Amino acid sequence: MPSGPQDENTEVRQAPRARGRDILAGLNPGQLAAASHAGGPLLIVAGPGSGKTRVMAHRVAYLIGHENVPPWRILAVTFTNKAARELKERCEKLASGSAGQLQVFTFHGFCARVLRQDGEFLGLKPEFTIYDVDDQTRTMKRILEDLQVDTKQTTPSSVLNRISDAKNRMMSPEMFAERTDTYKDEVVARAYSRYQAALFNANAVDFDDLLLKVFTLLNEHPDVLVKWQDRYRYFLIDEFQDTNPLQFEVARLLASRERNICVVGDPDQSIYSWRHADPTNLHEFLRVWPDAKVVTLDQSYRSSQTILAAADAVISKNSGRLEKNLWTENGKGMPVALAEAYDEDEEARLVLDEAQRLVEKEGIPRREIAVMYRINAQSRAMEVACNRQGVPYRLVGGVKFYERAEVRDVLAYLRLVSNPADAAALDRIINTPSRGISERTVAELRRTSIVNNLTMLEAVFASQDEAGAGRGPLNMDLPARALKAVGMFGDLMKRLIEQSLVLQPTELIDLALDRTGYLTLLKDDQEKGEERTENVRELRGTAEQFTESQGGADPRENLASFLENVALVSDVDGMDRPGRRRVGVDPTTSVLSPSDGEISKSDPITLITLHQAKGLEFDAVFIVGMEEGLLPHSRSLEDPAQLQEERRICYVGMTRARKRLYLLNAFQRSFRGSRMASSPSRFLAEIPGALVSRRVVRNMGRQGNVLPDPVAVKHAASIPAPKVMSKPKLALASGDRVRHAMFGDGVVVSAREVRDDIEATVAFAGKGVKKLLLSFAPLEKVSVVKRDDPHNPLPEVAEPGLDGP
DNA sequence: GAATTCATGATTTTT
DNA sequence: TCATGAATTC
Repeated sequence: MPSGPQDENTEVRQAPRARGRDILAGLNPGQLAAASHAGGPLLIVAGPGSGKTRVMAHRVAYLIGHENVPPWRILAVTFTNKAARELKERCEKLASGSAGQLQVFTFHGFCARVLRQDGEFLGLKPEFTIYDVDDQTRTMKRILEDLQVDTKQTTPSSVLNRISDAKNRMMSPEMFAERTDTYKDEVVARAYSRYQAALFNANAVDFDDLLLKVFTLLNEHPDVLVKWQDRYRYFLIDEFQDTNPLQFEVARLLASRERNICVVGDPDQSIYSWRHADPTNLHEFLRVWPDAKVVTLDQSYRSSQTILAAADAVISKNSGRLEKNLWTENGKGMPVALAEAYDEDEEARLVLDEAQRLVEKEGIPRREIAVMYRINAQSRAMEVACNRQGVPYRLVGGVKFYERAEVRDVLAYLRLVSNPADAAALDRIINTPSRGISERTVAELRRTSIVNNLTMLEAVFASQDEAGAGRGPLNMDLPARALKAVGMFGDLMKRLIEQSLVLQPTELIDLALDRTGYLTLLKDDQEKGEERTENVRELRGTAEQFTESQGGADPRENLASFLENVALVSDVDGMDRPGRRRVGVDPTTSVLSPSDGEISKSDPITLITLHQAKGLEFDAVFIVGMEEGLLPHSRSLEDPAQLQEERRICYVGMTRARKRLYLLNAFQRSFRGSRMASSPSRFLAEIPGALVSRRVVRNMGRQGNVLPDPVAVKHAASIPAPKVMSKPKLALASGDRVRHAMFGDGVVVSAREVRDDIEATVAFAGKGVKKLLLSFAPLEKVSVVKRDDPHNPLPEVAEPGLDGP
């Protein structure tokens, strides 16, 4: 959710400034040292729950109240809007009166602001648009097609990834082109150059550009750098382990004169390396500012001793760490509960049963209970179980509000009005709702725009000057019918642009919806029409709120800042706001019916990915899917660096818990349609036995539709697992050739007895190595390899497809 | 030019 | 399993 007006517009309350002594009251020695550090570079290494935000807020208050730093001279940078909001609130409480003028931004938000003001040095007009992934992909797809590249082999997103890499290493297209050695890079180099040209023509920047352009601006325009250095004298950077080299450089440039830079981070919580985050930036910080004061906050105020020790046992297996000695005055608490369920459905039931017990017997409110998982797909089993048992939940993530087609469509109209050069927006809506403008017609418009150096919208307007018979000055090759359709679209846009001078964003949305008949189109959609209409209404509501908060400023400025706000705001930001529907990735199974709003608001449990859980805390945390291949994720298994990151992800999850931590794994799991045996995560084995309690539940087996008998579940550990299926008759040994209905032919690598089943590891030709449970996998023995053959051959590939399912 | 069917491939996602 | 995009058909 957009957070409405930011920062400077907030009303300033008048109150006496707190005195230095009061400001620092209640801090522990480390916190005190960090908060009261007067000036110069400062690195704060802050373990989970060590009061990081508290210290930052106190530090700001101290600078204002004790060092007499004017609040508008302090720039605090966070990664998320939510963190920015929280920090701001905390500061305002501590230093009421002046903290309202404190500058708290996200990295991207700050850069957008700089570019709105000074982007013209780089040829950027102030109403520039911020391209998101969808816009980027559209743009890149066109370019690759244009370059005659096969977009199946070289996907737009793979090229964009390489470009993003380059940008985060501060490489321009020219620099990139100089160092290409592979064919792919040659393609990327050419695409990069065209991509930047396309963005420039559209008066647009992507997320990386926001940072890179500011870097370039400050680097190449000394007067601009000085201006911003004059403006800000003190810098704070939150979640420093998540900064990438580009962000680091921007910060370094800004702080290079006054040297008052304070960064806070925890390298053990660096889980965004795939977004170019570079945890070694902490070392880099010390290299750049060797005289930096280093403060380590190692007292945890969050987790119990046991939870802390368990988390530490896991993270300490990582190499090259900056070791911390986390400790707490909290009690020992309960052991970490490990549990193995039969499958993901039973896993979910276990979680919900225990959650219910926590609510009833231990008085923990549901909103203090979170279920965390590595991948979003895991939420499904949890959702189904919640619905079945009537447990209210909120799902964080899923399909994001601003990524929904209908929301983007409406926004695209606004974007095109605000920035008529915005090619991606035009691309999106020129035929939405369909008005008879074909792909071919769009291509012709594009050709014309390139040849005549026009924006797409200008080409649309110009097309109407093409005389009916024969061709006009632009030599456009379009049938009359297409010209007419394009004309209609042009008229619509003309009208919207004209009205944007007097209409506020909300009214503009109304006008656009009215003129395009968009809502009528949505209503025709039987399945999702209602939901989509609701989303559009919600967007309108957001615009209305925003407009009101702007207090009647110039409509076009409001429009631009509304769009910026929307572009830089993610869904997580609205997470803790009541009333926002974020439940229901799957509308057919979710509790989206009218009652849902009520339940969710009352007291839901939280379903969330481990990544998104960073920065949050709960009384009780359940981490589900503690299995090899999930956590650590299978994609990380070969690369030690990635494996270390998986460990950090696990660590982040574990340290979210205050009182109770549950780690669950399932014996088998459905994944992409097929059931597979799963083995417990290696991370589980790393937790000392003294810290855990274990149980294995094999209660429901496959009869998963029935609600569990609570008594049975309670005593499940002591009840022998019921035989759900007959024991496989097939005895397997390594080397046996087998045939599987789906994977085709393969060779048994190993086979072992697992509880009441046999788990076979089979190498399939072309499909890789799979673990299969014999009771589920329809394996057919094809031939038996001689046991005494020392060089047991890998499968001779038999032609697949002899046996359909 | 739009609707339907088919193939494909699928971590995480602060902005 | 299931959502997304291209190919195919109306």
